[in-house]
Amino acid sequence: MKEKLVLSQAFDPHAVEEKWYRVWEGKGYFAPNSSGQPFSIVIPPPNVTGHLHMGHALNLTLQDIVIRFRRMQGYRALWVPGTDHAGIATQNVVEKELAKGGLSREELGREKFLEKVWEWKERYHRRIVEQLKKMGASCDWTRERFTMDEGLSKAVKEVFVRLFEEGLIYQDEYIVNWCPRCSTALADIEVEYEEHPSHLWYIRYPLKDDSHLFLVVATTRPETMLGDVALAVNPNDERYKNFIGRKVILPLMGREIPIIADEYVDTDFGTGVLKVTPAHDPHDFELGEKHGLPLVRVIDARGVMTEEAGRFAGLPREVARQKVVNALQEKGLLEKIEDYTHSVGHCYRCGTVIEPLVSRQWFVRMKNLAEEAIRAVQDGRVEFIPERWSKVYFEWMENIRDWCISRQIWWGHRIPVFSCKDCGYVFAHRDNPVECPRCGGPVAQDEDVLDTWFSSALWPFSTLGWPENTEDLQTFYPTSLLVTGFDIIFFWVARMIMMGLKFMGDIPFRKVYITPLVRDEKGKKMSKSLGNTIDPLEVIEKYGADALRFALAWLTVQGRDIHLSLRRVEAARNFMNKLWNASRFVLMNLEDFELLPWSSWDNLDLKDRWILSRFHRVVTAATQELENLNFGQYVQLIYDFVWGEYCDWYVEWAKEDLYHGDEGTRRKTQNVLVYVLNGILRILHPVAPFITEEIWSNLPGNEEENLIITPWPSPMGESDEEAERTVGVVQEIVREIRYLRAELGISPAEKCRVLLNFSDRNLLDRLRYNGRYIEQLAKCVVEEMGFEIAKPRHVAMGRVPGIDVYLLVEGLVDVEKERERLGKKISSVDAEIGRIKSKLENQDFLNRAPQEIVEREREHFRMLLEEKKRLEILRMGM
RNA sequence: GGGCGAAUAGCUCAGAGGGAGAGCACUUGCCUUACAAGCAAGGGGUCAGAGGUUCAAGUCCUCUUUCGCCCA
Repeated sequence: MKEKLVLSQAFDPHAVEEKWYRVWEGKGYFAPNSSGQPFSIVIPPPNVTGHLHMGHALNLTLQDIVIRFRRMQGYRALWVPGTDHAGIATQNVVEKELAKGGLSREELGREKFLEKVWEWKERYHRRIVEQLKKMGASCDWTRERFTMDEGLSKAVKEVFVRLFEEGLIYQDEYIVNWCPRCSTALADIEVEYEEHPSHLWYIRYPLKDDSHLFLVVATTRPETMLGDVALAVNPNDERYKNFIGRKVILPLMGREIPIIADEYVDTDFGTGVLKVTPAHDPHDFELGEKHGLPLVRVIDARGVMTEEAGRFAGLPREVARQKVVNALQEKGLLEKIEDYTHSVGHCYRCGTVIEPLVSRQWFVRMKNLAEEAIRAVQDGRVEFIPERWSKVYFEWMENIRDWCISRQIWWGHRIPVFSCKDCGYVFAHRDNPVECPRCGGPVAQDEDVLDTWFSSALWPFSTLGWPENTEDLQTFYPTSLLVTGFDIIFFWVARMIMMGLKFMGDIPFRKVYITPLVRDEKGKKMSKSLGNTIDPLEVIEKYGADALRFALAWLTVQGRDIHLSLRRVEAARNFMNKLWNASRFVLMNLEDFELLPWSSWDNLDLKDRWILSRFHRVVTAATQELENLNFGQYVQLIYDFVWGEYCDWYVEWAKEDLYHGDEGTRRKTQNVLVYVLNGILRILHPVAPFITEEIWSNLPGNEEENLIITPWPSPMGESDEEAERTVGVVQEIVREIRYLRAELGISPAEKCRVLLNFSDRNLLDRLRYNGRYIEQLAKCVVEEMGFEIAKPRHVAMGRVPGIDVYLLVEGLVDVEKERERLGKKISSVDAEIGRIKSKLENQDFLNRAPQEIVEREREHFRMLLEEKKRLEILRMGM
């Protein structure tokens, strides 16, 4: 027979990826076309100026698997894409770029600067979208959104104004986390803490009424002592009881400050005396409010000492620290310095050390919003997967603090609050009012912009058209699933739930799948500074998008971080190649193919019934795993089936029919091959869309259609346990013969001769006419299969349960080696017998274990005894 | 200080009450007309330690050790 090369010998991902993405998008397959139940996902919007990293790759893969699965199942599946303006991050990037030309944003001015940022946004937006498409993400691009586009801006204003008018947004002078580099306030969760080796400085504060007496305070931030307004001790601390109410002289400044008492003070920390600096420490700020203490600001917004710092004014905070320490030392007021490691807050965007500063900011009252959102998770309306993340959510929500939403930057949604220059009236407004609604005077808008996460919080409904009551909103809200990382449960997930409940009156999504973190193969977090990042685009370049997706999904098991290595991607790539070649084999043998309807498949033989039965089981299991979002198990199932069953056994067996079978047999086997391959492609499509679509397009009958919209298979036949059991025995025999051949060093090219001696008549009946399956895969001729047949003289002997395997050998048998091999088998059977025997002798086991377990063990025991007896006879007969 | 997670083959990881598994790596033999990115065979484990529950424990409970993460 002449073979026709339809596909190239090795799978080349680049040849097909771009092609098929264009076809899918061009034909509008990503839009929710079906009339089935809605199923929707909104993408966690990547930063518009960001680039694709492994976290995105994983996240996109999982979402795409689910959306493609649901689409094939007939759901009206919608995946809404979009990007985030990422206020501080984007502004920082553009500022850095300007700095290269020696320009600052202030020099450029707000308007010009924003023009520049929009230019950047346009350029990088294209890049990130390209990258999402490279992953194969089947998002509906006709619905793409951006957090600062017109519609979403409208939604932001609407939400702000409503919250403002309800009194849920307020402005206050408060201590906030300030990034001196970004020169903006940050929310509490935007600060990242890191352990830093530093010191504890012990400073003496002389008493006013007895300058020979000191109170000693241990501090990690000596420079802030310039702004101290009190010392505090615990009222229960016997050491300091007598000092409460007295005064000390603040060193270097000469100010008198009181000694106050508060239970907050930790008697075990340092000396048990706390210096109180309300302007520069959040806890001190609260203490100050409680005790009516003044604010003395000694550090400004740039991190430079203020006039209040006296002779230290104008020094950067780091320099001031050293100078203050030196000055204290000179005056003999520095008692000692100890090494001390403590955690220091850093800006999550630029890494600069955070300076707690008092300033006027906008806040959202969170308590009531949070209560409703807590209930939504408690009563299961929103489900976290894995479940334990709901604990993290509750923990934070139950201790929630008001959300600082104003940022002193330019890139973002400008706060829609206006104040009248004449009468001072402050109001929120949806448009751009020119005059004061009270007095008609000129108005000015607040200079600040909103926290980026304020707009992200509205994402699930703003992207669907809110505040308009659009068809999309009605159809697809609440969304079905959110797939995101645990690091933004607070930033994003919690806030979406609160805002969704508040403004839609319903949860934003039913399930939240928390993805694992992608680490390197040693378990280290991937980071640029460690240089251990793996760039998904490079991986795609080298191995293909399908391989990357497959590897990521393969490793995704609930509740564990992913350790990604290129070895795993390589294994995935190899699997793609395996599938490719199996398909090639099938296609090469379809020259005279004719599709037969199911009903006419009346001449199925053992191997056909087996593979169909196995396939239907796999479909059922794979469907189940996908429903439960068990991505790793789903992938593993298909991997094992395709490689370990379809390729290793069925395709090999099919060759005989294809090469030597009569027309009917050949046609029947072609049909089974195609049917199962077809099904494999369907259940594999969600994780490996490109290669499956490519192969699919080459299968007969699929010229017009595309796999992406082909229905998900449902098991058509019953499982055939008889066929599965029989093939199981055949496989055992084949493995035993292969083992003997390898042990005896018989060349793979050489056909050997085999006799099978059954000690079980039923087994013999089942296998009697199925010798060819053994012959084909064990490269042998089965000369006889019988019950209690006589053992010829020159044979190597093997045994599988119920069957002696005699392998005829040329010349003499190495008796010693044979005995040794059989001895090995006997001792392993013996060990097993011992284990089961002790079980069966245990009265408690017999009485308490379920009957079927006991019966199974008994049966197993009988079988093992028989095997042992048989093996010993064989050994003695040598 | 509080909480969460992990510990199974040399490496990366599945398995969640009844016969220790996969991929990679390793050893041996094969370019067998789909595939050397492959085929066949093999070696390799006190399932971190201790105690408990159970007829039965990688699997459930407690404690210990080590590692990682989150919060204060």
